[in-house]
Amino acid sequence: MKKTASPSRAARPSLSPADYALLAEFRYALRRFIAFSEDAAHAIGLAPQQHQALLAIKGAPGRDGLYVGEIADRLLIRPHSAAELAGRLVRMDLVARMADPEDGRKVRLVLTAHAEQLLEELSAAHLEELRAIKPLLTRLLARFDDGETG
Amino acid sequence: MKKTASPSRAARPSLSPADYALLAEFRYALRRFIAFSEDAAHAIGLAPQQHQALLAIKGAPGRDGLYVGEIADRLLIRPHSAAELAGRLVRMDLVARMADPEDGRKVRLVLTAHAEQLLEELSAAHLEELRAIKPLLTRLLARFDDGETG
DNA sequence: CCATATATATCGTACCACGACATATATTAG
DNA sequence: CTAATATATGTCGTGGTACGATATATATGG
Repeated sequence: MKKTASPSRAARPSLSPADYALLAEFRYALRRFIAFSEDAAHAIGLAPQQHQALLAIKGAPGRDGLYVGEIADRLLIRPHSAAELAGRLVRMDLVARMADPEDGRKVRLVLTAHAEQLLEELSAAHLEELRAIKPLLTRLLARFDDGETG
Repeated sequence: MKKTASPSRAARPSLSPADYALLAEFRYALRRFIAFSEDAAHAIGLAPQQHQALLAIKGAPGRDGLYVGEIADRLLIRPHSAAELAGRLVRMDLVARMADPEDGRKVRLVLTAHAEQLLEELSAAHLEELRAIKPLLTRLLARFDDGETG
């Protein structure tokens, strides 16, 4: 059965061993998924961040390509780091730089046919993996309410 | 408001724009959580992996400390990388190396009082954050099904 | 008590994001 | 229109960390 609530539930932080175990388990599950993703990317010759950049571009709703700054926003990196990432992707023929007709400073990054192909392959594998681990992740997330039954 | 059922032809991946958008959104949510965690760790002077190592030790069920190899298993890094990580933690007085009486090769890593204090603070913040983003993550995970509706 | 496997540790290398800086374009003040 | 500033992207050198290769110590089996 389920454990009873901790004896003293005062205002003190006082985390239980179960709290630490849950946090550790959750991060472990996250790490395994990230590792799966990175391995899948490496297996087809992509660095993990390159994969994420391609996915961010493809996953943008109703947009054909993203600006360098938008890549930075989605990947939570600095704009100039996104510019470096873009440079590597261009050299690998995975994205093309397109000038923006309205703002000459902006550079729109669009996927090449090669990138589309790689990303489709990668994404299919990721959908499968996520459907497989969804029960585990959902179960772990659900446990983050224990102790707050008030 | 029902969408057309997706034909489950497994021959070709044939991913929809919604599939890519979902994958991108999920990774974005994961990245934000990871970024929160890394910022929280940095704010108290810990490298993200150091935080994860401490959490892995503390979150081990019914164990007082973990071996270097076990840290490697939980963090999905090579044993010798875990040894380097352990060395940095020892220098920072966050863990102590303890010889194993049964196997002279093994080194058990236990948390210092200082580490316990930092980890409790970090973990409380993480529990709060995870409870806050749990609805979002659960909602995203729920969409990873065959009959997903964008 | 050798030979091999396991566990941990050390050293040099590679990668990538960063800070600092540079360049190009846009925008605003006057 | 010009000057000043802001925004967007790009370049260069640096730092931290995981890795491969290697080393040392201990354990285990023939």
